[in-house]
Amino acid sequence: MLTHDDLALVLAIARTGRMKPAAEALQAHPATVYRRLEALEHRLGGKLFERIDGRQAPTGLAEEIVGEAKAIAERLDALNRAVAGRDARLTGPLIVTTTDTLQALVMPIAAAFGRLHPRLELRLDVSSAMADMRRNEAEIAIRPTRTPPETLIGSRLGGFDYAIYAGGAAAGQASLATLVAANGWIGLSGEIAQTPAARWLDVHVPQAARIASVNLMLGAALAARSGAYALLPTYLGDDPLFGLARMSPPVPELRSQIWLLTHPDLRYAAKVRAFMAFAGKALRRALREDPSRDEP
Amino acid sequence: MLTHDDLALVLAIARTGRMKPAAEALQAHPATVYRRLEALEHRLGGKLFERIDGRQAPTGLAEEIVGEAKAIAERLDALNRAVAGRDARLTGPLIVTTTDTLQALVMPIAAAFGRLHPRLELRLDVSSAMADMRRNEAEIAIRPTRTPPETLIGSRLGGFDYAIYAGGAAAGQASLATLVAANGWIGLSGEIAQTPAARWLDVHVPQAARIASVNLMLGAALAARSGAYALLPTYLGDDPLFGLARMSPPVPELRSQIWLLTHPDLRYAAKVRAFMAFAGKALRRALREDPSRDEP
DNA sequence: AGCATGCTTCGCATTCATGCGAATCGTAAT
DNA sequence: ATTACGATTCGCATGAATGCGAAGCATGCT
Repeated sequence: MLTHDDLALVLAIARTGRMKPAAEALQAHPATVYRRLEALEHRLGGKLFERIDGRQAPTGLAEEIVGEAKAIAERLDALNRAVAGRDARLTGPLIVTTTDTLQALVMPIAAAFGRLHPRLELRLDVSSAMADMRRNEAEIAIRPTRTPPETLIGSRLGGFDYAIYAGGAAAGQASLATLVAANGWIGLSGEIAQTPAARWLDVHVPQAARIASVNLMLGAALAARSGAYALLPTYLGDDPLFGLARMSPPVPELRSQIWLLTHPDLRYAAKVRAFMAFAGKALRRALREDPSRDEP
Repeated sequence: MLTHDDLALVLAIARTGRMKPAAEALQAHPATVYRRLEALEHRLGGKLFERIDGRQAPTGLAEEIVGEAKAIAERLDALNRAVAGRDARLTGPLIVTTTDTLQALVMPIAAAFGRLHPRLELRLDVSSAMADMRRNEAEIAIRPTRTPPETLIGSRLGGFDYAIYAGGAAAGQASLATLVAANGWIGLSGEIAQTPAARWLDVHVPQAARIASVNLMLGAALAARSGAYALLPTYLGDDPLFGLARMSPPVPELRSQIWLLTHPDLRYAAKVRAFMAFAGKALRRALREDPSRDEP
């Protein structure tokens, strides 16, 4: 009755709650998803989802299926990693996920690596939220974080701080109190609203002092160019590209690390090994040469 | 890399060991199986099966996949039963498995049931080996056995014995020794070679006394018509259709039962409930009316 | 009320995987 | 050797599922 790919269908709809994103997850056209769901519901003799204010809400029957489908999908993902972990080829896709802020740093290194291995389809996935590596959405992550998830392994590339920056006419350092009193801050919203940096802002800079919020750190740096204050990672704020000036010393409690990470299952995959070695070395050097870096 | 239906592909080949049967299990053309396997091996970058004296032997990589695929298939089968168990419809396929010997008994009852529920696609699967009900190859089994598997539930329809029969000129009872001395026995081979009845023959009737072996009990009954001796279930041997005569009293140690069985998960499925109730009642009556039956 | 946005359905053209049968190959048996 | 049988590969035609875009619906917003 239920085949293997029916599970994928139900799971995609349940996970996204809407048909269009489910179609994207399945790499199919929305119309196809509608038709497949209709056919499946007809075969099972009952509805699987009901439309409740714009979302596809699973019925009892669907919930039962989704529960199993999740467990099965996890096993399949793990199997896929095990298989990929044995892959000795340097061909095919390799997905590296990183943040917008590290893009500038990573891009040239990735490009050099790509030139070295032309049969590799290197894909850079820039997103604020960490791609779900248990679901094999990426093989490698380059992330600023204090504590990487224990499910991943890798190495620290270097440390960095957060400091307050401003561009345009502003220059020189001042006390935090003075800076905060000055209206004209950039806040953080969206997916980066839950980061330690955003929480620090919540504590120290009142809402009233903010002129705008951005959902990308890079946006905060760009916004700072017009004179506003922004809390930025030093590797970003010190980038000459933006022409910003540090208005404060580093905030000690926000000190963090940049990590190069992968899933343990993928450790011995040729692609992953090659990239980790190459990018690890190059990024470490780049971060050491970076004047903003102040590790011993 | 590996999708859900790749699992089904690899599993089917591993289970059957040959491509043609695997294709049948997948309900596809052999050429399709070859092509799909080739495509998958290319994607994974390694061979999955090697041809060793006519069988497809899994490589290390394939073994890893097969292990997981089996576990996943079990979960999928269980889920399918759970879903089928909720099905309140009296439509679609209902597969009943039984032995060749019970065919004559079951067929008219199944036909009556089918007439009652014309939207049901009743399928009778006659085979000596019990269909694997954990793999959902059948919903209902009607089987002669002393001890049904504990994984199944159901009810006893009645008891029966085995006795020695002969047709044609032969008639009247004689001592076992006399019967055995008479050359001209029918042996049991193939899938029914491991039944208690076959083992009894092995002990009591020497190979030299056998003129033929059959792989269906029904074949033994038919063969007996030409004067040979055959050990048959009483409900079969006493059937006037064959015109056989009992040559011995029942063999006590071969006394057995006829069971009507299903998987616990399917207990509440409308189709299963309906059939179990209908066929249970009808078969019980048929077996009670059967003159060969000698229960209190 | 009117507009706009996103969801859903439908008809039609296309395409990719499949089925089919023939040809080829390998293996085992006589 | 010869034959026969099954496994495997190939080319071609078919068709079922898909993609696409338009049309038809809801729903919320101004």
